[in-house]
Amino acid sequence: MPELPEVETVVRGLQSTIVGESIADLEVPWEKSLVANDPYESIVGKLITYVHRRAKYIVIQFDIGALVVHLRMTGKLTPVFPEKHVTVILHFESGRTLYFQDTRKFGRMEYTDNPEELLEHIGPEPLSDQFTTQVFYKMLTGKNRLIKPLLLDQSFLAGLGNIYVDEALFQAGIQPLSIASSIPKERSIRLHSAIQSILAESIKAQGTTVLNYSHGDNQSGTYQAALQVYGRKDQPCLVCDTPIIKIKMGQRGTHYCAQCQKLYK
DNA sequence: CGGCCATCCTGCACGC
DNA sequence: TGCGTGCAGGATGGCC
Repeated sequence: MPELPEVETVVRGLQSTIVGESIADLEVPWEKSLVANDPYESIVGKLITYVHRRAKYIVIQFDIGALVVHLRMTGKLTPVFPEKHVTVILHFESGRTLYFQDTRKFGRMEYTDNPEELLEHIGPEPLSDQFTTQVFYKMLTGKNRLIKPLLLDQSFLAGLGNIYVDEALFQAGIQPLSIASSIPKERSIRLHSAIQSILAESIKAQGTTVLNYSHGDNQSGTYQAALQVYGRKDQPCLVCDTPIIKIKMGQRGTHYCAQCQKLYK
């Protein structure tokens, strides 16, 4: 499941492979994966000028307009022909090809003239200079919401998904069922620090590989080796040996150590 | 406002 | 072996 570090890894790969390419042709084997008023007219003939990431979105910027891509759970962008589940194909003038492969077909590519407008509802980037401990504490105060769903809310904070939220809350010693506004300042600083260090470390490791997720050309990230609670149901906590608990919050599997993580109500 | 549920999809791990 | 069931989940939209 690509979260911020996995998407960042994909974007870095694309920056060195598709910038400067022009789109010669387009195929859409799965219509719902490409959102555009007139796909062929919007995309074919465009030049890719740069690629960047915003939250979990990949923005493929054209000379005019952009393709905004969300991989959701199983989406991949690959130059290598995948046998199955190809949803969109971009053919370049160079003769090379980029395949959007997406097993569960939740991922989307959307053409837009104005990508900033499309993404304006997204919250701050957790690795930006603007996201300070002070700013984060202010964001939490007054939020009468459970901390886990709040951190998953992309309009609150960009880029975190189910895995890294569980990891960050463990590292900060906060139970996922805690109320955001009840978290003391000292703990919010730990949470801020946990979010930043986990994301930075995972980017260094080129992300986490779980289930069938891989990026680029069949490579895999290695951050899964560093996971402390995610996927460790009933296994001993790495700090205190208490078995890790797994509950459901919303529809998300949620892992935590009831001993190490404090509940703020 | 906030929490919960269904929706979209397929593959895989179960139990019988 | 094979079939049915449940689970995995990001974002959105509807409901209470």
